[in-house]
Amino acid sequence: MPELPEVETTRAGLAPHLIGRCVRAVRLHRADLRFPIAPELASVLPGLMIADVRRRAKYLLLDTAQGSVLLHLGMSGSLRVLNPAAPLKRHDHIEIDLDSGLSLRLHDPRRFGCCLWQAPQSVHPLLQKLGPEPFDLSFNADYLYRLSRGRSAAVKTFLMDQQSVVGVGNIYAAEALFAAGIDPRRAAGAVSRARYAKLCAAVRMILGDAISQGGTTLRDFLNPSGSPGYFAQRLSVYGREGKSCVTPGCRSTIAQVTLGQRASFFCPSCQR
DNA sequence: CTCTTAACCTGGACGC
DNA sequence: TGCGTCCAGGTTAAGA
Repeated sequence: MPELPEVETTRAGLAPHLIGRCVRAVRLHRADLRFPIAPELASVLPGLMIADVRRRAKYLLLDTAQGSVLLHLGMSGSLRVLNPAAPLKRHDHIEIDLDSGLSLRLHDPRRFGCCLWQAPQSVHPLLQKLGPEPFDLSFNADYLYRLSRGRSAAVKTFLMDQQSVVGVGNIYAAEALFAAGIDPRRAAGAVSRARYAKLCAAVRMILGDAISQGGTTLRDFLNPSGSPGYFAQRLSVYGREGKSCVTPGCRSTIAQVTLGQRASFFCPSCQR
């Protein structure tokens, strides 16, 4: 489910409720997520103050003086801040009670997400092989151009590889390639430097717009307050197979193919 | 190295 | 109503 805009929306929604608060208690209802929930959640976290809430790629970090809670939402995860008296829902796996009287809950039906622990002054192994953040200066046309030389994989697959750039998933890869006018099936190594410049700008624009809309809610994404995101209304190609292209004057219909096992949408006329 | 594929898991939509 | 099939916003392990 969540790509960078949804994770960033979650981070922004959590921060005012978590920063400066102390953890009173932790309740684990189900430990078998993608990885087992880190034992430190129960053994170390209670009593600690959350000093910051950060995002790296699609991961969230809750920093304390003794280490950080490292969260990934997988395909179906979401975090809510609510009254601990609110009834527990099916697939609510973790509850973290705060000294504000509110509680943080991790809900994840498919359990592709994880909740791990990062020791102080260290970088968790899962974060070590990640590419640049899309809003960093190091993510630019030269970088993508050089990295892609000799690559035969589809440019969409290359863009979704978290070692190329982080945060771009299936929805935003489709939208960014449409905005850049690049055929998602094209080999990454056959895309020019000039077109990678367009792609960089498109990724930033699409992600930025999506963040400002609170992310995309297709089925079940909710921010920590329980509200959906509104970027779904702005999607140009994702999920629009058979419908007409939104480009003024274009008379083509949106096509769908499978790339890297993922449904992929594009306009055969606007994207080359 | 790079690339492709299967697998992890649940729920909702759809066809019969 | 029920049952089978397919699909879904992510990631990794294994094999070619």
